[in-house]
Amino acid sequence: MSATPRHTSRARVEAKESSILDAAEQIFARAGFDGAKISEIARAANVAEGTVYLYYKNKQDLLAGVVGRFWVQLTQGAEAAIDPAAEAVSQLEQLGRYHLTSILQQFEVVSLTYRARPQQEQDLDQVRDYVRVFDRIMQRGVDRGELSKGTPIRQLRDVFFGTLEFSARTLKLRERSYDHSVVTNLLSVMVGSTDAAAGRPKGKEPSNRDLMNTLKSIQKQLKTSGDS
Amino acid sequence: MSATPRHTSRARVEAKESSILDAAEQIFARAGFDGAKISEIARAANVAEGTVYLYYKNKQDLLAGVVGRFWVQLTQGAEAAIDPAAEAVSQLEQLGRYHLTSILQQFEVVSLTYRARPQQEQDLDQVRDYVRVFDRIMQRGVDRGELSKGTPIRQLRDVFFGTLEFSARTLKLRERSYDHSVVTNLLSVMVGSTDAAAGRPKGKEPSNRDLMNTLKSIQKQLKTSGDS
DNA sequence: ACTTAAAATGAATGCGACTCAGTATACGGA
DNA sequence: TCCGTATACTGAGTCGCATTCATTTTAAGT
Repeated sequence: MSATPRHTSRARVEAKESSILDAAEQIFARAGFDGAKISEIARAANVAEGTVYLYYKNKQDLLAGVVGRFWVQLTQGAEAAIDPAAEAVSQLEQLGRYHLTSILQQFEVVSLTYRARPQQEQDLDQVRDYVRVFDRIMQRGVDRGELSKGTPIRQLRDVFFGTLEFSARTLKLRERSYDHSVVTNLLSVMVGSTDAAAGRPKGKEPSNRDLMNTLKSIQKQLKTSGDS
Repeated sequence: MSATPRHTSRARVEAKESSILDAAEQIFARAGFDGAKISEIARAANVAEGTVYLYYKNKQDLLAGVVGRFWVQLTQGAEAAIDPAAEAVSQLEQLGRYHLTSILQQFEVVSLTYRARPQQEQDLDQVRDYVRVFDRIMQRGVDRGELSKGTPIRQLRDVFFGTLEFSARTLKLRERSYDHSVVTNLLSVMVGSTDAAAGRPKGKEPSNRDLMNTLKSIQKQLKTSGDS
């Protein structure tokens, strides 16, 4: 990771470190991992080439720094974007919106995440922290009784982030921008599934069935807005 | 792409080409893109270093060859794994099973797909072809009346592959192997729950409150839809 | 067998990540 | 303020590996 200078003021060192990260982020995003030259990054950061290596072991490590910082910021942003007073489903929607917007806007940096994960190595810690935002929302929803006890949080998490990531790729591919229907649709699928995978033992209430029908018809409406 | 030899028999050329691909696949999978040396690949293929460049423009292009072939084979395998007589939902389950098993088994090659997609370049054609297998299943389901007319196929596709991909990553991360419940769960989410087409472990019913919350939030969405 | 165009070869080239011997800077003590 | 020294910084040089290309080998057509 980074060196640990002792005689210089921490602020100064951190300023330099983040100036290197800034330059690296910009150039990685523009040129991709292979296309980015350390010399170029050093120049953009007003630093000699060798200096980069005082802060980062190698190019991979530098990339990990950029990507890690991105996900930390994303986590902070997500937490800020969520209304703590809102219901779980509503919070989910806020998170979904925020997530999709962000990864579309910073698509290049997000893509670099894969490059920062060489081989079967462990996932970046920062990504795991980010994903936990979802878990907390769901857990609180369960604790408050808004979601049923048996909600399979981890599996829904895969549905949530998996779908959003794949949708983002699809949108980029077709050169589309943020489309809120993606989030709404995902939510309706997911919450519609609390019925599927969680809930109670037996005894179907008729009103329950009514609600399901209504839900489905609404879901049907939603699809009109998002297809090509 | 590859050169177009005219004087040699096609079979011979293809044999050499696929021997290069075999070697490349093996070494890329073991060492990763950066770790793989062309010299190593050439040696494993019983070919001189320069020969590789007669068939592939550069290392990236070679990788694209490996990855492209993989997805073509995956498409063939998927088509073989699906019972043409079965119902759509059942076919979906077969595809999901096949997909998850395959990408877990060949996780390294799948990961290389990201490397073969440098920057914002277009997706690999072979991947798009593969994804169409899903579309065909769904379309047939709609045509046969097994699925409702308005089924949002493309969006469900994102849910399907997105979730499976993310789940595969999660499974790898926790060093788990194939888990059929991932597929059944996904299916139940997608089909909208209620009818347990696939026997899921814990079949349960949604609570009124859950559904009410969903409805409320979704209806709210419908009213405000139109922003970006 | 000979001719010749295609295929294959591997030594040579070039680029860019990474190193390290040397220089500059900042801090603490006098 | 000045010195000694620990730390930070520098950039020319090293080295590995992708890519090239002059040369050799192969094989199809005659």
